[in-house]
Amino acid sequence: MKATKQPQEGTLPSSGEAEVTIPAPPHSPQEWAACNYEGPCPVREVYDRIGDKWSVLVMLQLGVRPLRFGELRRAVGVISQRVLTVTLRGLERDGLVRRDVMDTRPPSVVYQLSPLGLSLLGSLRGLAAWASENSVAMAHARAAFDAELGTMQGNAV
Amino acid sequence: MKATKQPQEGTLPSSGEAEVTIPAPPHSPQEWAACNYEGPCPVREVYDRIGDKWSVLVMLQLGVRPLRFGELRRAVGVISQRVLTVTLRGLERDGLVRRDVMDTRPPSVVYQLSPLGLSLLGSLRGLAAWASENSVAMAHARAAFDAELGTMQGNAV
DNA sequence: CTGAATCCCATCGGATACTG
DNA sequence: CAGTATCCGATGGGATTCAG
Repeated sequence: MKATKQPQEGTLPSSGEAEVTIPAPPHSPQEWAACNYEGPCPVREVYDRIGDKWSVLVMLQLGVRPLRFGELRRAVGVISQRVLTVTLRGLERDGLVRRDVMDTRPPSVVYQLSPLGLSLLGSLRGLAAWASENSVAMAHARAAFDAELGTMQGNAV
Repeated sequence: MKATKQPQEGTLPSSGEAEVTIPAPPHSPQEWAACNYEGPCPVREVYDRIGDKWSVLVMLQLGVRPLRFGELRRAVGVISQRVLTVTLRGLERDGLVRRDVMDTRPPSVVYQLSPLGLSLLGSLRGLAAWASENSVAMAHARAAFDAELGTMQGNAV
């Protein structure tokens, strides 16, 4: 993702008026929510890594089965080979993907999820499932929002 | 371009050992993995929306409790008000966040997750939990990768 | 086939200043 | 306090070309 300077500035407000009780999440309640840059935030860090345009899609594909470079490229949709290479390097660097070079002629390279990558796959599939189920709802909300905004402008202008 | 289904690449896993059996995911196996741009891919669409630098962090914070603009801004870390506004507009547009204007003086605005947003919260927390548990492992892998790459260059150059 | 190297532009997001 | 309006640098990522 983009660069992130980290000037320090904390002071969590914690004003009152809360009312929505949250079902106790795993681990500490606001553990992952504590991203006040009083220290590095793991969520922020991880998200900066896999929050790019392709990483998640690539991992989902590799979650189906190991794939070679070309296969992966076709499977993931429309992606330039440069960007796919960069994405895979990043995932490999972070230990999420394993890269196995087959010394054949011509050379072929097989990518697959590492154990660490596999441990993340569940959450990614959770996201994917939600997306499949709710993309329509989102599109609907968006259309409604834009429509109302359109009428408002139409009236106001 | 058509599917270019995997025409049984005979040269796939000569290394054996790949074979990661996938636990049957919800819905169809590759439903969400079918992003070959033969039609729109919901995962891609959703991800394009919340895959920016702040949306997920904002939603996680709002998942803890409703927050006012300023509170949210401090809670999420270091974010310009412009970007926070844009992010919130996007989330609101997509129906993930609700914006309630309190007609006080000075005006105050409370943001909270909509039902749709709440339905996504679980998956986001899954990601967050994974991040909390594995950010160290990722950092470690990264360090190892860079180290090895360093030695290689040191030798080769 | 895999992938490194360039070029190049759209955009994302940060800083700053100004309204209600 | 919440939000809008500019300005602008950094970056992501696509197209293309070259190489092992």
